[in-house]
Amino acid sequence: MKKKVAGKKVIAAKAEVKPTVKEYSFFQDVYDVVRQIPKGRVTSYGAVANYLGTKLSARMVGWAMNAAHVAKPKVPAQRVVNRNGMLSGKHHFGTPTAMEELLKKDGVTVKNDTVVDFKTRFWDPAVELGL
DNA sequence: CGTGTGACCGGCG
DNA sequence: ACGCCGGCCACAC
Repeated sequence: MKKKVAGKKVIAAKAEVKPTVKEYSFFQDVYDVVRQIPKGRVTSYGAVANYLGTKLSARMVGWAMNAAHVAKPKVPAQRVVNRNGMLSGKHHFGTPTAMEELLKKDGVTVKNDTVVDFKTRFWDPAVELGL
């Protein structure tokens, strides 16, 4: 029973519990989605953006990820790659191999900075979460 | 309040 | 097949 959301953020409903302050941010939404990514799965910025309703602006998802490093609880940013399955954001990790290592721990094989079987491991929030 | 930037995506030459 | 270009949204200065 998938609800027809007017291209709005479903999870936002949870975060929107407290609209009093601007505690809720686009970043929070991104973090929530990313945190829901199952282990061993990966998704793309565009997919998250699409789920949030801003598919045309996948950039800001990446921007949000930038702050994800200091976000709490820890956000598995390593599970978010570009639509090519390439670890475009690996350079933003502490070490150039940190992202690969984390993915490897998740059981994801990374070859040449690219997720192997990315298509198979792809996890679309808009589908999995039922948009 | 205006400008710049960003871990992207899709289209076009 | 490859490279360049624009768009779009939110946040920081």
